[in-house]
Amino acid sequence: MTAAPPPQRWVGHADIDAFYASVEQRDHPEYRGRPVVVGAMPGRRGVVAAASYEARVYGIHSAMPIAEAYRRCPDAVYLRPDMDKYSRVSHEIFQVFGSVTPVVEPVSIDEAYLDLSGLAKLIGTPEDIGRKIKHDVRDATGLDVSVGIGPNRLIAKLASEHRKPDGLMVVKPDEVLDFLAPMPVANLRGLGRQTQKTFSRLEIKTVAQLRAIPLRYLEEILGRSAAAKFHNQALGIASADVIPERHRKSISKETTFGEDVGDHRVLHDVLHQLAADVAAKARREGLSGTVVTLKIRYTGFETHTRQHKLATPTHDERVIFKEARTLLQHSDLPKRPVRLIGVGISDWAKEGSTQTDLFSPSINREKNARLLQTLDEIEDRFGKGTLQLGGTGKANTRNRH
DNA sequence: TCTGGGGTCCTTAATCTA
DNA sequence: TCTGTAGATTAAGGACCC
Repeated sequence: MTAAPPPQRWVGHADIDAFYASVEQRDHPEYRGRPVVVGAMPGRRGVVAAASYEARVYGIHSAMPIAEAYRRCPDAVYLRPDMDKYSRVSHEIFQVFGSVTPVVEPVSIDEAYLDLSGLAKLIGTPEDIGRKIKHDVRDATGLDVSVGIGPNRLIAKLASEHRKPDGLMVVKPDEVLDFLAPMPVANLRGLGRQTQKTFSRLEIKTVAQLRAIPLRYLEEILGRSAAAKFHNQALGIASADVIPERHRKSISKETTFGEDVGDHRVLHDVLHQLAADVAAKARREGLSGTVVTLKIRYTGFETHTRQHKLATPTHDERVIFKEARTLLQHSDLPKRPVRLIGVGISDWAKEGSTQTDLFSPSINREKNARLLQTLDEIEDRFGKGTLQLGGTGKANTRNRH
């Protein structure tokens, strides 16, 4: 007797197209068909958080400096993100995901992995499941979602990207290698500008070309860990596990000044406020950390971090502020005007830390309410325009939204 | 071009300790 | 006690993602 083969696993990846911009176009009919850019306002420091497909025609994409977006399309509709609203819509979307399968892993406010294994009898083929997700999301929210389905997370994610916007693609196990072969290596996970440079020096452009490189040679170039990562991806090997509960590893808060700040009193006061925010969030989530990190950015994007490990875990704003201030004053950091300052806490205490769902909409709402309060407080003290935050929330992804 | 905010993971170097 | 070594821990920075 031979054992029956394990049942086929199916993973879905769902991602709302141009999420913030789509929500705004849904709620403002006058914006439909027009380029919409959500993020920082033109004339200030900041980047694009989301661009509608009409805006992408001008080459505008998320993470692009807002000044560059404005140069490309001054007539676009420029909007600040309304995170409370997006969180509410996100909640509706995740309710739909949860009605399809109980195993949903949130990736961000508009994106999730879904374990679709064993749903054949209940719903039908993977295509049927994908169509149901798209239909139900549209029904509940009026938004289009791209869905990719495959035997693991990597293939699901690449499949959803492949047919954007409003796409549905199912890649069966025996189609994986052919699906990946012609794809640019830049599409692989964790492959950023630096690795891309390395690959283009070696004239590796497609996944098929990468697949042809012996693993040992790749290890010499990229190191063991990165080599294995990309080698496996080129062969379509990846995890099929969908993990609904993710536990955060750190809490941080940072802010970029409208103009670089050299005045230590201002830096101290902002640091105090940031420490208070970090401490408040840690307390809300029942977490106490032992490592305090200070982050400083100077002109030219020169960024430094300094950290210190405490003897006992804390979520006390006074302790966090004191440590951060000590790091600022007594470390070897240059004494120059500062563009950005941030504080973080990590390395949680083992006991008494009730971990919280990272993407809980209620936390998002609280976070955003608190963020706005913080900005108001700082601006009240130091005058309007002291702080200029760019697009909050998601961005820094190429060709997204 | 001129680059926000909040995260994770990895590599490397220095330091501590057995 | 001194020296060398190896592994663990701490600290800093880079790359990447959403």
